[in-house]
Amino acid sequence: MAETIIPKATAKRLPLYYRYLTFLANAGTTKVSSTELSEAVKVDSATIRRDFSYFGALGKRGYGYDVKDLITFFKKILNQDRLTNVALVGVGNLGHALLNYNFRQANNIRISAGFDLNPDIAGTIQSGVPIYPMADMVEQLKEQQIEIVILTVPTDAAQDITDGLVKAGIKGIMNFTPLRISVPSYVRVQNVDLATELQTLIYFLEHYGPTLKDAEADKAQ
Amino acid sequence: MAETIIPKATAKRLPLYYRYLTFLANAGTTKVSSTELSEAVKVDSATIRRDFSYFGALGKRGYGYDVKDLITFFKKILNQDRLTNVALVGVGNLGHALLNYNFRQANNIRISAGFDLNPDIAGTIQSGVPIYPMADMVEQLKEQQIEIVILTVPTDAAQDITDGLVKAGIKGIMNFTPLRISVPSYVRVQNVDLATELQTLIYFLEHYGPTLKDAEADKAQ
DNA sequence: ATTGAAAAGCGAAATATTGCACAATATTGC
DNA sequence: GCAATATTGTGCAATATTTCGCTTTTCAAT
Repeated sequence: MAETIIPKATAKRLPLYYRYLTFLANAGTTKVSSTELSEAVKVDSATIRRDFSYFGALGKRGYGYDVKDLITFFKKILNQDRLTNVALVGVGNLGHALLNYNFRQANNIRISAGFDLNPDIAGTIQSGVPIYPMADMVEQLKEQQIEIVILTVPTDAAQDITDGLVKAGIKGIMNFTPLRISVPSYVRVQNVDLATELQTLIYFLEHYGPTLKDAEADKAQ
Repeated sequence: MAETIIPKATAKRLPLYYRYLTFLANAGTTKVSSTELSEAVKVDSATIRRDFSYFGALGKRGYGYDVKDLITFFKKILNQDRLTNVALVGVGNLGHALLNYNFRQANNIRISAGFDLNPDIAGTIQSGVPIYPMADMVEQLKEQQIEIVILTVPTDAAQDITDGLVKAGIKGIMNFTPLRISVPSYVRVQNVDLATELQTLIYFLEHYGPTLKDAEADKAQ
């Protein structure tokens, strides 16, 4: 909040940079240039330099960036230095998959509670995560002070459940339903719409040629 | 290809519009205004009008848009008038969830083949979809003339498998691995990076206030 | 030390996208 | 048929983002 405001487009790339940097560190690499980074994450090198520059001078001219320094810096910025608990609302097919998706290892994020209507699941522990009945959702979220949820419920139920989440004091929702849910201004929604994404891919295939940038990359090979 | 090129940002919203329009049609609604649409899909009404206008004058001033007309039009544009077959490469947790995700109903997209290394799965039928061993991938993709795949394999294997996909003549990849895979220019990649998405949400929560737009929407309530 | 090469940082231009504001036009009710 | 109302389509300004191109700095090798 205190820092100068970072463009959204930049913010979206930060986790990507962070992941690749940790990969480099694990491989024993100590320095990296914007050009190398660019090839790995497929973002123009000038964009990377600009992105980093919003945070001040992190690199050394003529040398590059120190991997460890960058990691230390981004770890803090991205809240990776402390565990973030999130809840999973709706433990169906996709929900189950997300329980097994290792957010924790790479990102210090843990799904610490799940909620589902299904009485066969509610009350059990799935992939190490306790699943509570939907009726207890608001209460449990408040008690566990969870501020972020992953919403993987049937579309029909999405808005009602969202209203409950808002009552429970949730601040952020990762919305896997195709419904664009309504929330008050202080709640942030990140939509992940799988069918739309696939449709968009198909549309691009049919209506756009190869990108110029890629065409150049091609030539270079 | 023939039409004037549509901005990417617009293209990404088309499936969203299409879905809501089919919802309206099912509910028996025959006309819709950009303002109504705007509230449902949370996109500014002027943006919606501009988006539609790229395709020519689809609405009537003082009246709005005819739902059926729009659907007919977008159905064609979005290739929803014919079934699109895609393959699923990597039938793990997430892969299984996607097999059960109903792309078909809403989008006329069918997962018609799956591939996996695991001999327990290869050769079986999962959720109605035949799963082939990885070794047969290139051959099967060619034979079935599949041009689009969903990639849900372990990160380590992603680039190697991608190279195989390219050999098989694939045109589009929906990439669920966190690796930014390298492909030739004529192959389009759509990245869906769940951990990154969640990280971004957390970053926004920590570093940005409520959006102005939302704040206004709030007032209006 | 000196020089050459590498690479960050950044002003500024280019490009992309959004949203305002209003004229143009259709519909509806009288 | 006319007035009142609704709502599109779009010029234009505002905003956001990317990219170029150059200056500055640093490192490494001689």
